[in-house]
Amino acid sequence: MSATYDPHAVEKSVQQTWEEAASFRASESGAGDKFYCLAMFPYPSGQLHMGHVRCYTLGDVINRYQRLKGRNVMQPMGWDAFGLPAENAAIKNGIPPASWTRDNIAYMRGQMQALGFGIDWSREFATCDPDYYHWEQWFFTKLYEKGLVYRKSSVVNWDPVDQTVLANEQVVDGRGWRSGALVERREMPQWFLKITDYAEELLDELDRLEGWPESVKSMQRNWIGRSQGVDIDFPIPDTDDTLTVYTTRPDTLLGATYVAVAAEHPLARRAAQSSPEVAAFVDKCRNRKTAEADVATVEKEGVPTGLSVTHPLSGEPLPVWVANFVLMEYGSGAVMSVPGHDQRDWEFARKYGIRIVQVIEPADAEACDLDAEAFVSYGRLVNSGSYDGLSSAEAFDAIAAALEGKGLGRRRTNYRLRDWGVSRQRYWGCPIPMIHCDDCGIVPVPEEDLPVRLPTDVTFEGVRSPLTTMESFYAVDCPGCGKRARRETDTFDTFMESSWYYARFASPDANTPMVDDRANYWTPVDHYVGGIEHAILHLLYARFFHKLMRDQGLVRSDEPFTRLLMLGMVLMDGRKMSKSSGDAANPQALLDKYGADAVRTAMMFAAPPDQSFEWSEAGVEGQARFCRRLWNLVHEHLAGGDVPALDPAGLSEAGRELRRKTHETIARADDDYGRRLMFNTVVSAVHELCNLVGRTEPANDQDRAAAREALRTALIVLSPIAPHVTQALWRDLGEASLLVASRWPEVDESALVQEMVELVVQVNGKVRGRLQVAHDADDAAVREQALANDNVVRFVDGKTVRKVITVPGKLINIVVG
RNA sequence: GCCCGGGUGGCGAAACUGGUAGACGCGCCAGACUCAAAAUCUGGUUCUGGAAACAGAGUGUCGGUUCGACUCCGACCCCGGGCACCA
Repeated sequence: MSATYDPHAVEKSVQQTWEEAASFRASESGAGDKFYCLAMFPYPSGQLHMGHVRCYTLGDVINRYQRLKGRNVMQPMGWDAFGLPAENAAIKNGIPPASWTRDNIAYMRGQMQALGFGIDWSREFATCDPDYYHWEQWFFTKLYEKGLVYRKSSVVNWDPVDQTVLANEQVVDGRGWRSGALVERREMPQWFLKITDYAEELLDELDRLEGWPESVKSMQRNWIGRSQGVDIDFPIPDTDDTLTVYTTRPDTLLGATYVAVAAEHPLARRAAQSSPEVAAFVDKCRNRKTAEADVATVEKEGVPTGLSVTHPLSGEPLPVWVANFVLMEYGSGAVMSVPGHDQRDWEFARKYGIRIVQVIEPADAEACDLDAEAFVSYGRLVNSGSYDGLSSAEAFDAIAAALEGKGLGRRRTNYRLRDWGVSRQRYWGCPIPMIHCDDCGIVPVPEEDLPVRLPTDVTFEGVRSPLTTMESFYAVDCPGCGKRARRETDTFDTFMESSWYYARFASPDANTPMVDDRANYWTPVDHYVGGIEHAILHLLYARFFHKLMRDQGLVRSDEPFTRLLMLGMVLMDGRKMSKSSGDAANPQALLDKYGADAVRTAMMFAAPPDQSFEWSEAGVEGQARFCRRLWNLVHEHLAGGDVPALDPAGLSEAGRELRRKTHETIARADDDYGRRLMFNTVVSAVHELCNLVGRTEPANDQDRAAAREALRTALIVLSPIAPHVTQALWRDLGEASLLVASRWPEVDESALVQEMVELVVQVNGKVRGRLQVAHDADDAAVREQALANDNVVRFVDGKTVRKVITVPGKLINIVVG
């Protein structure tokens, strides 16, 4: 290898070496415990952005570290290829989504290869491959047979001009992004998966996911949202019907002064027929996004319907309001309102002059002023007849029992989690394998007719899915009766594809349904790496799918991801990096200028993985400089000739110091890679080690042997992060084996022993001096030495020593007063 | 609005279990090399005062616990992620 460092030549040659040695081809028969290392596959948006570079470098660092630790590692890569952007590109530029996607994949694959990721490319697939979505369709029909799939009406954003359904993202300020038309809420029949059947298991198993960050588990817990409450029936006068609401606070039932229903609720519709005001309000509610954030931040408004219901305990009539903060898709679409003890109800009641009744008083000294705000804590019941004096908890049971006795209530465990709507009125997705027959109703596509292939020779006329007008696609014979029937033209939510791809990587060519037994060797994924933005939806759906596959007998484990690393966002100009970020976000220019090792090292060095940070190019120059320095350091060392076998007894003091640093670095980096997942400090540690090698002038041949050991260590330790330059220098040091096939070095504990340690002396918690003491010096001697220190004397003199606190090996704090 | 994070020099950060705040790097300043520049090397670099020794202040804000707080507790401010059709 040449004397000057040429990153591009080095990287090309080393990548070829890996290719020839098939270094990253994974096999079930490999030596060592299996380790499935997976980074969330990308959407093929066109080119990699810095967020991708971060994610896949982190994944590759884990991959290469685990190899050094002797694991049989599999790191695959694929493409989450269905989705909106391809369709938008097609509409905008007339390029068919399939070819646009294929081109993007080819380009991005090349970029990943240039970055030197140790991926087993033989397992690659894209979710738009019929070989992949075939099994998704097969699985859906199995779930249908099991009763886990159903059809129900649900609300979508409707663009009345383009006559199409919009994603939340495509609604800007209440208007369609393309047409500018005011978006309407519209109900449509859609396919749903019964994720709520698994709510309890999805929640309870979180407690066993020890390798997941607490924050993510907490987000999932809150999302699933288990609560204990009561369904309460409010009889509707002059009918046999009741209006059912769910509440977690039945103790406040006697404080209910009205009930509120959603604009889509049957009672609201009934009222709208006779009241123009109600009709106008219901109509106004149609121009609202479906996103919860919009609903939660909207100004709370409502109108009385003129209807009333009967309070189930007091028998008094309660007015029914239509309110914009009640959602039809949550529970029954109706809530009871207790303005005295719920802040939202309090504000609504204040605004519209509705009665506010106190039924809970504080059980302790807590402040309670219903003229200022609602009292939302638990307490003791008042103004509640026979329930007065009970605690909230006692009243919960007593009132629930009373309602149950009257047949007007039932205790129920409720989940906030809603069933998963998987229908999308779009073209570029996996066709839903269902057929609508006038006579037979819903008929799943028979197994032998799968896959239902998505036609790729399509032209977009306007923005609607071409499938809806493509007779060759939708016109089919009913598999049941043979009569003409209509194929479903909706496609799946793309979260369907990303919910089981990790299992498919284990057996990418399986055509026994879905996956084969190799999935039981590789799954669960040992370490899953991806962006924090996926903390809830993707991970929850994938966990759900894993349990569905388990119950189908396809996998044996309960959870798909053993350990989880959630990456912070890479920001550009303070904003989330996206497909629309400009050139600054494009790693290609950096790659061309500095090479992969500098880009990878700079990315790892910039911040710990879980932290969001603003990307800037500045750090890359510095790490390119470091790669060069490392190169020169090794070559200067080699110019000194061969070194003898290391014998620690022959080291100078500086040599011993270097050797201590070497073994400290091994221990520290091992912990940082394996436990802490702090790769930025690994880079720092290698910098420090190399700085010391450069500063240490060898006094003898043994010192040179220590320098050799330090350099070998630096190369192994850095190799997961900067795999090319370290491999090239490894060979220059005369090592015949590849670094990727090497083993993590052992720490020599005897090298860590330090005879003298520095001790900090504090007076009243402030540093006033430093001592050099023997590492095994006893407390009394250290204390005496500390009190004799000149600067310490200045602060202690004339005062009484009240206390002396010693932290062995660290500090001594003298408390004076 | 709700749930989950974050806030430390000019900048990215480190300080892991309550024990030296600012490791490592970027930038900047000075010096060496050079006709010169780039590159490279050496030294300095939290702020204030001081030639220095050293002193005072300092981890978003305010308060608390402690011999000792970036770290624990309470209240608040600001920024980011998610909120079910972006992926």
